[in-house]
Amino acid sequence: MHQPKHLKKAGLKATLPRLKVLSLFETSKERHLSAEDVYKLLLLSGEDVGLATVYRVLTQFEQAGLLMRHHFETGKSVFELNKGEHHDHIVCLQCGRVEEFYDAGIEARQDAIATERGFTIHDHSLHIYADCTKQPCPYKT
Amino acid sequence: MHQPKHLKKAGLKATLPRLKVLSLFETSKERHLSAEDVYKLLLLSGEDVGLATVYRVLTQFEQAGLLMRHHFETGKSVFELNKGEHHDHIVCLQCGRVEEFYDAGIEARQDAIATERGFTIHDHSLHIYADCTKQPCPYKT
DNA sequence: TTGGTAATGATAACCATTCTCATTTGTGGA
DNA sequence: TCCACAAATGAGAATGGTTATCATTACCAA
Repeated sequence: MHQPKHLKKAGLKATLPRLKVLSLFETSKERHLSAEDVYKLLLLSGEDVGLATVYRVLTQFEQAGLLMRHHFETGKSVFELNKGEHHDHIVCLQCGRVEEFYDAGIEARQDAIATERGFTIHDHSLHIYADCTKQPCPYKT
Repeated sequence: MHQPKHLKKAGLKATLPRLKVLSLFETSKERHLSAEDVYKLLLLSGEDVGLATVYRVLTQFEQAGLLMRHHFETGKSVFELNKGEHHDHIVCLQCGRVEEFYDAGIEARQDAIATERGFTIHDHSLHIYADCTKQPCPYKT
């Protein structure tokens, strides 16, 4: 449990709710969690954290660079631990499962396109929405 | 004014609100409009259309293939006329201006990535968020 | 330990969007 | 052309995710 250092380094007090949220992301099987996911998982494991605090902490972690926020078409923000290495996402429309990928060619083309047009890239998001074909979809709605 | 045919072809009654909304997209200087944009523009031009109707009509037009819906990080859906040809977007973080681009290489890589992983692509969204560098930003917030 | 600032939690407020339902409108058939 | 009826509309309530408010509580440096 060396998390307090991570928080200190990010300029955040090492409070209980923050430690719990960070720990959840580090131990959860599912990398991608919404605010409500985090809230419910904490309640399930007996931790008593307010929903408002969950939202605040997630936003703070995003600003501190500990988490990354994604806007999928599901209508809610999804967060994941920031591994430092950029990647894009492919989202299953049947079960909401998220896979990650990285393609150097796509990255390079984006930089070229922005530069050609006189823009300085801050960020980008590439989401592929698709259906699983090989694997039967586990959570078919 | 041959719009009624477009609506009929799409299986939609040629009602006044629908004609007004379609006409707005065909004449507006700004291709990309949110539901609220549409609502306010109609009010300004003296047309009396309910907000709920605007939302309904936009969704119907999207399903009929007349409009395309985009989810930018602004938190609200944005619509544009469907020109038939796919393209992606680069969004200026200073003024919210949207430019369109298409890159065959990026498209091809996406198809390949999805296929490799056993997915069938439904759709994708690629948004580049950036700052104008050359052109001074006209609407600097 | 303690003071003071920052964080928390319950709840209200917010905003985009959707739903409800009584009223109005478009349209195909008489 | 007129009529009848299903479909569409509009006003406002309801919803869902997220943020703001504010009194209470918890961290932490001295």
